[in-house]
Amino acid sequence: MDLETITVNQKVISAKKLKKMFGHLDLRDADLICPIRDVMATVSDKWSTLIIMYLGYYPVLRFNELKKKVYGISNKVLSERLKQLEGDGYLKRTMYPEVPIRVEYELTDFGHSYLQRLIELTEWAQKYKECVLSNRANSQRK
Amino acid sequence: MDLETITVNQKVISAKKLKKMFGHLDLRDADLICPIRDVMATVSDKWSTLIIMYLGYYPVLRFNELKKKVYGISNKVLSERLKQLEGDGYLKRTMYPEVPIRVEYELTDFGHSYLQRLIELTEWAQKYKECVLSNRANSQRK
DNA sequence: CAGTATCCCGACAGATACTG
DNA sequence: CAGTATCTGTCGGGATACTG
Repeated sequence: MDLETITVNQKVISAKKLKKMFGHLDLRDADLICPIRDVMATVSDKWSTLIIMYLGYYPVLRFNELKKKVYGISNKVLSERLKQLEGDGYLKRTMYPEVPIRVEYELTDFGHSYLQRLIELTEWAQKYKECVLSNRANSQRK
Repeated sequence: MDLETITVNQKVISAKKLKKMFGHLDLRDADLICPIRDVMATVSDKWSTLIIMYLGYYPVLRFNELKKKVYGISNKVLSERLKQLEGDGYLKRTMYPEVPIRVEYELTDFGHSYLQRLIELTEWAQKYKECVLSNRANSQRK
């Protein structure tokens, strides 16, 4: 299994960062952590992730284009996610009052900022997916 | 709003990375993306995230210690998440057949590897949470 | 074209009680 | 102590039909 080497030092660094972020993690309520959870909730959803990635790939997409790209998503969910993502500032919605109406979606700079984090995470996941899937298979055989 | 500057060049780089990761994203089925989704599904869950962070902070925790730290989690869900995380290789479970029985959980090196990504993401989220929350508040007033 | 409005269903979380 | 077992409710997603 081809793991990046994790040194004792790196573990200490992680612990320190956690401490710095949350103070003492001994807290009874997760309210200190929850704002971050709130932020991530919108954006870590499986459909939102795909929407953001497609908009990172194609700079501008219309509603029905997105619906085709994000294969399997329903009208309702696509509409909901787009509203949330727009509301949180990840993307911009532009409406052209033509007939028939045309609406275009694109990432804001903030959306692009998140996209970069998302890509980092996806690169990590892709690097280790075989590792995880074989672990999983082994553990299920027992 | 205090955003990191996103250059046109960075947007192009993101698009290229996406292209490299997934080939042409025009695919009808998301199967190419789904293995990564599978990987992330276990680990991006709200409870799993907290479990991993607590185990990054406290090197070793027992079942009931975790249950206190991860405030609000039920026996059932904690037990399920621990099994999944162990099965995927993020943490190690050690049982001491004493009376009463003692079981200890700790992150594997792989778990620490993921923890680092998680911390990066959390740092990002913390940096921009005011931004997101004010965006959200503004958009809801309309 | 770009969405709403409904209805329906199943997965999954929470609570509680129990056990090796 | 470290978990199962069970039941129950809800919440969110899918499908479909409709509208400005």
